[in-house]
Amino acid sequence: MSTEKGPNFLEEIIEEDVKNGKHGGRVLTRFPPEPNGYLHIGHAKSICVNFGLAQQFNGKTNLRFDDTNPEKEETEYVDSIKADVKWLGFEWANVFYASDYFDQIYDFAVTLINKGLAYVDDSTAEQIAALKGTPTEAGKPSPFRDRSIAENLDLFTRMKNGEFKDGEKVLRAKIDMASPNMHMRDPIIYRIKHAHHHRTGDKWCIYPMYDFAHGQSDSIEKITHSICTLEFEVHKPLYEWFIEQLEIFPSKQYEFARLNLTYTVMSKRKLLQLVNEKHVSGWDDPRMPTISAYRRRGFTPESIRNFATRVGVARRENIIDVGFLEFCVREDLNKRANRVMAVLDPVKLIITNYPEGQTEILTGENNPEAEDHGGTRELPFSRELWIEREDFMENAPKKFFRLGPGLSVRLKHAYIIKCEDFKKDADGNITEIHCSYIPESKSGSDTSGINVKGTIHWVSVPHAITVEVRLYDRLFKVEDPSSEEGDFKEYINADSLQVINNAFVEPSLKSAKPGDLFQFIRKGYFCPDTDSTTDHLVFNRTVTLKDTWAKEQKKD
RNA sequence: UGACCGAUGGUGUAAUGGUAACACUGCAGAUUUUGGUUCUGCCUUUCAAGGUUCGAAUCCUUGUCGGUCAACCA
Repeated sequence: MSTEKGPNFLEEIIEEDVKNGKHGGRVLTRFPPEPNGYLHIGHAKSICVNFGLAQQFNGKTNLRFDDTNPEKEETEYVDSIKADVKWLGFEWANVFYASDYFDQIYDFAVTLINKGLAYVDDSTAEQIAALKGTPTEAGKPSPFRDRSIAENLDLFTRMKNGEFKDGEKVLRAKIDMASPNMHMRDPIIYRIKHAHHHRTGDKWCIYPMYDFAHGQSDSIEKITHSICTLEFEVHKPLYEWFIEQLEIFPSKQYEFARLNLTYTVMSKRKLLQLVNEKHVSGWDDPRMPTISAYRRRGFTPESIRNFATRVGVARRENIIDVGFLEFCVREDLNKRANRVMAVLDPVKLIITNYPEGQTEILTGENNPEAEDHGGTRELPFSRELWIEREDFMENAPKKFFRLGPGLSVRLKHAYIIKCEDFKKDADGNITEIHCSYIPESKSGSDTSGINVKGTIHWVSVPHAITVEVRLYDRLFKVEDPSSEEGDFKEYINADSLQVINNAFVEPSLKSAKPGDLFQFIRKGYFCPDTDSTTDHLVFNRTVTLKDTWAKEQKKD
């Protein structure tokens, strides 16, 4: 049986359209973010869907900024969105802005008025809401619904000319106040906003609503497949109504279920709250589900693209286990991250039979998983080493393959050692571990004939570099914070960030810089943070290694 | 007490009227100078009831459950 998955429903639709020669077989999609925040992993999926589908069918994709609400939008966001899309590895055919089309959209509105299909309403927001009815109750017509075309034309022109204050008038499409679809009950299509727009400046004081800008922009660009998330499904009849009445290019809208991830929140509003209320350090705090945060945390674009592809596209609600994202990043990093040694919780180990003051240079393979094993690096070794505190137990259980009185382990890339003694302070904390080493057991030229179960990592005390390490855990304590009782912020995980100020890493890391990817052997994948300076390196833990030992211990 | 959409293992996604499969997770084992990786095996699935059919996850009916919709947001 084939391991290939069948096509998803969007691929089926497009394949059918191409086969039937619709639009001459042309495929043009678009990714249409509003520049009012940073992109998150849900957008990454949407980007992969839109750009990916176009690539599959020899089509193209536009990046279009849906900038019809000047009060919320900023150039800063435009720049970050472009950077994120590029980082993910996609190239847009064109960058457009809904604001590029304000003149055309204005003309569309005039066309509608001339056809008797739009009117200026002087009602307040409250009055309009009151007459709108409810999902189970029909709405009632506005007293301004039957204004003459001439009057509407005059009023709309004056709206445009700035003769009215914000909220004083709106332009509404004249459709059906009794429609079971609330969006068809004479939707507002233009509102007055005397606001500065990040691109059009003060040229306009009226701005089209989403429903009168998005589909129109699609149509102007001759988008063939306008793909969005499920919550826009109820807008579709309106989308089509405008295209029909305006007799413009028939773009078609298709919807898929948005991505949800466990242990995080995905709405821009909630993410903004986390930033504003300082629960995180910013949009790119490595605990955030934003693309910029994942980048900073050491995720690769390949792993995110792979993730987006593998979760699939469908129309049912879903919540993906964040463990699956972690699997995707580990899978990629396993092949490309160089292995290095870092001790995060150090305790001193002294090799009693190793000459004082002696240093020897050992060779370490960089990545056993890479094609050429990633080359090698030099590792200084000496009498005093830092090892992980958890790699020693005074009373070791039988399956503990590490150090303890009388136990032997191999020091990675170095020698086999045997624990002879240890020292404790008054509180019972281990302060020093004394071992002897076996000179014939040197890695690569071992003639000792001794086999040990465990291998541990280490850093030579005189050669160690002191660094800061930031360990991240899930931002929330519950799988789906949004579906819990009360405020989602009550479920924030207080221990989502653990900072280690005095970790030791091997000297080869001296010139590490943001963008480099490492595996700290036995500890996880790490990358230099953008806060790093030449004197002070800061590492982010991208993701832990799979840890079956920790799991085993939890069981007991 | 509306309209629309959806329902396949723990989580996702396939199977397009013809043997319910793939990945992740979980469990067991092998390999391993990372308790990593790799490899092997195992567990677990069609919301319910009717109907159509030689045959239904798929089509029809009804029900149940879930989602979306009442911003001058997108």
